[in-house]
Amino acid sequence: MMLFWKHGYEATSLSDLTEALGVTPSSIYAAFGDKKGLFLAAVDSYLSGPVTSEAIIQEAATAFDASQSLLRAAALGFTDKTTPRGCLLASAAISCSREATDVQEALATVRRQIGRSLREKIARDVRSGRLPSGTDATALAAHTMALIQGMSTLARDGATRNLLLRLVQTALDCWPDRSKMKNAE
Amino acid sequence: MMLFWKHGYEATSLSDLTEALGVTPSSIYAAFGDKKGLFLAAVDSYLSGPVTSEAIIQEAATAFDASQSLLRAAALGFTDKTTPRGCLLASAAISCSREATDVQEALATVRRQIGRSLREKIARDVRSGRLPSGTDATALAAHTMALIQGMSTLARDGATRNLLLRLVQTALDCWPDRSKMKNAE
DNA sequence: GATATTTCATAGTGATCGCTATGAAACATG
DNA sequence: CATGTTTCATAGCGATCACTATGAAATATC
Repeated sequence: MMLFWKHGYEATSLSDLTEALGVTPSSIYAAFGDKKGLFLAAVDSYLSGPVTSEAIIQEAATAFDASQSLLRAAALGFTDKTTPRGCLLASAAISCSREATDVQEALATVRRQIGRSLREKIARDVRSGRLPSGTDATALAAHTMALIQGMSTLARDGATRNLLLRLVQTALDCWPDRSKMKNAE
Repeated sequence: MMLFWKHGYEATSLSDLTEALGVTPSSIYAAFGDKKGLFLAAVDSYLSGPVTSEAIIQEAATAFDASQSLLRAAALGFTDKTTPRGCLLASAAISCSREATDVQEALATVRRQIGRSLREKIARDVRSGRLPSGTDATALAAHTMALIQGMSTLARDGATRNLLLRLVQTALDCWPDRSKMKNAE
């Protein structure tokens, strides 16, 4: 997972993997079928980490809290000293050859699903009156998702954790009814 | 450039390039030295396009206008039907093997430079009083840069131009002194 | 303890990678 | 027209890619 996280799907070779895992190719192919299977298993492992996006969204009291928690978790997770910088989902298969299109699409599906969940969370708050009725839930969710993807690149480019956290604070000011939100904290 | 834009640096093979250009490897190596040289030339061509980020920033009347123009140009450029989706700078070398680290770093340098220019533009407006004195110019610039990178991924994942433009509008609401800004339009 | 089954390392498959040595055609110079 | 220079396609370089056939060791079954 660390190798895929750092170098991406296609740039991580089987010999890199066998060396890191201390096993031989035959073991990998017996267990995972092919390189793609191992990668998808690594992605599952990544998504089953201590903090999952889906859990953050569902457990947050409000849509604003969900977005805030997602962004803060990203700022912290993307600059963790014990893992590669950035986000595996955001960097492992952004561009790839024609042969790896399905892997690319698999990650895109995960990203879209997170965005959909967040949009639903926001839409619910709009329906319940917690957010102004004119709020563009889709755009607001896309804004958070874009920030997360972008923060991954910034982290890879060397941005500090402090900068990302300040960036998050700036971004949260976009939310409608800011004054009410701030009082709620 | 289109190939690198679509598939990235490492996933674009020399045979892809020779086939697309209608030339043979020897011509490429005579003209550009190696694959990296051709890629950097393609990046130069990309950066010398009709709208350059640097020109947008310098020519904008205010920092807010600069950020707005950058984001709108990104929303339009990343969903242009005549070019690959997303941004070459943001997608061509996000993750790569150890051998391509310098290419990755070259793109990171370009990205950081754009961010620096935008930050300076914002800082100037803060000094001149056009923006509130407490404004975190670095975070605000990083916010715009993260959005651009993230919008590239959203565009690649299938986001429509309309959604990206609404996302931009949402993001622009982050800026301090919003009421004044809106009056200025 | 002998046999059947599974596990996995060794070695190597064809294909493709970035890149280049060679030589023929095209051009410029006298 | 002859000669020297440049241009670039053909063919192939070694290295590495994802992947696998083979066989020995380890385990399970009787």
